[in-house]
Amino acid sequence: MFELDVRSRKPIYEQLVDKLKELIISEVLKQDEQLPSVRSLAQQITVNPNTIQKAYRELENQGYIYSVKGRGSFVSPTSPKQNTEKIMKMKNELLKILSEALYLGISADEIIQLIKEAETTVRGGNENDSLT
Amino acid sequence: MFELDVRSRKPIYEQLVDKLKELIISEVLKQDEQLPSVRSLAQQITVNPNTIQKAYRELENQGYIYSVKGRGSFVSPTSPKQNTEKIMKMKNELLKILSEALYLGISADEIIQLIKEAETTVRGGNENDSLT
Amino acid sequence: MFELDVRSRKPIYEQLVDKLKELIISEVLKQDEQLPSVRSLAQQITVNPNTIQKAYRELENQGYIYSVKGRGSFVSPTSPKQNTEKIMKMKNELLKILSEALYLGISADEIIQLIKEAETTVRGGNENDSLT
Amino acid sequence: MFELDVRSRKPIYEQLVDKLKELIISEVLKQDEQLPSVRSLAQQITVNPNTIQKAYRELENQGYIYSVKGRGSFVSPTSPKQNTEKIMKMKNELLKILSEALYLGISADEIIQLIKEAETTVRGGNENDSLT
DNA sequence: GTGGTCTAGACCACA
DNA sequence: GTGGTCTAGACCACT
Repeated sequence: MFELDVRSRKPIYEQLVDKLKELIISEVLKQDEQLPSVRSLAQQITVNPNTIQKAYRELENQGYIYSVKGRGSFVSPTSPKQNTEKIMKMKNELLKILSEALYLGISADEIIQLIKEAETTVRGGNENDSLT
Repeated sequence: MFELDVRSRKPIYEQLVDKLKELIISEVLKQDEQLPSVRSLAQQITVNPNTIQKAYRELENQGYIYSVKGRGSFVSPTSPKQNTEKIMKMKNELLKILSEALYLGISADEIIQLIKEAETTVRGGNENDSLT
Repeated sequence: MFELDVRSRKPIYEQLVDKLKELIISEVLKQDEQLPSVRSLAQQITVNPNTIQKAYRELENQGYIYSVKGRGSFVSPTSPKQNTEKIMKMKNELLKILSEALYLGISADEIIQLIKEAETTVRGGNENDSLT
Repeated sequence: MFELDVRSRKPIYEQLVDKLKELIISEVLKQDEQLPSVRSLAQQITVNPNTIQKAYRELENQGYIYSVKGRGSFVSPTSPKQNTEKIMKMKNELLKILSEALYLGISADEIIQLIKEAETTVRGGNENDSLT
């Protein structure tokens, strides 16, 4: 479930944060659902509990989860506004990389083609969503 | 001209790399044009010369500039040939980031809009200028 | 183990890169094996840690090792896939240097002899060892 | 005649030394023939006279040419031994790069193929040599 | 403890 | 003047 890349330059706790964010955004982890405990998750993916701790704290700071002393950590009620900040970042990053791509001679049409490819990948995983 | 954020988590030299890349891509810095010397730029933005070197070195590795001992650093000519491998890499990277963007809820239309923005950055400075 | 020539015109960090490359190619350093830490190696061969870093960084750029913050530096797994581009580059480089060699009057037979030598270096440590 | 690559990391004076050595070895410049004067050559290839000076001095040190005050520089009588040192270097370099190539999975046969390619290139330029 | 960034200041090679 | 290497020593982020 949690595939971590220890070789990546991105710190493990950040990878965890990203993974968990994805799960929350995609509502695999639903509102107020309990997250695995620090220790159990640490054991499951063989990672230092401190690292999990750090990831959870980060998620709490960013408002994705909340912790209750003695009970555990839970998914926050989703407030769609939280993502605006992330979307802004992503758009900036996109603009940068799109410029690089165009500079390299990749045409707008080719990029649009890639968007279509990406769409099938992303939508493929939850295509029947609207039917539930 | 070079606004650096020393507080940022992104290292100074990386910020420099990004800034300079932009300038090269947008052709503010033209082919074979000389970049500011390591020392002069260091003084201008009050940063250690080693940091500038590191940025220049990185840009050289990425093929954006070339440096000649005793003469200076210059913008690489864009060689439209040979770049097929680079283009392949870029397409893979694009596919990844486009998926992320779609996943975040950015629509294909929005991305196409961003492509148009990027196009004006890359081509805007030289071609259809006279029509405005 | 690491004999450096501080008087050489070749920079220390480059000598290090070459030495380490050899060790990796000859599989003295095996896949995913941890390299000596920047600081320990620096102390061992009495060279500034920054110089070791530079060497490690270069090796990382060339794909021979990978470094993880807080954990250490490790030998990259040889990924037989994906390397087609690298192989293309190498073939071009080979063609260039082989031409130079022939031009200098080194005969094809002599080069083939060198290939055999190189083969024992690369494969010698593990395979037909038991037959001697 | 003298094609210099200002973008190369190899210093211009070294490129000059190599070029002139080639011309001497291939006897395009014959024994005791006069070399172009520092100034005229500098002008011809638009390079700083100091750089030419340095190249000539280097060639004199290596025994390829000799200079006579007030008259100019001349090609030394060829002593074939001079190249042994260079050939040794080349063989070492070859051994290194051949190991890298094998490590990357390029087979000995493929390299031999490349040798043949290189041979046609090198011999092609002066194939009628033996007939003169 | 690990790698990574940065500074200040020195020295070298090259044009 | 240019780029390039190296040192000594500091601080940060991550495990």
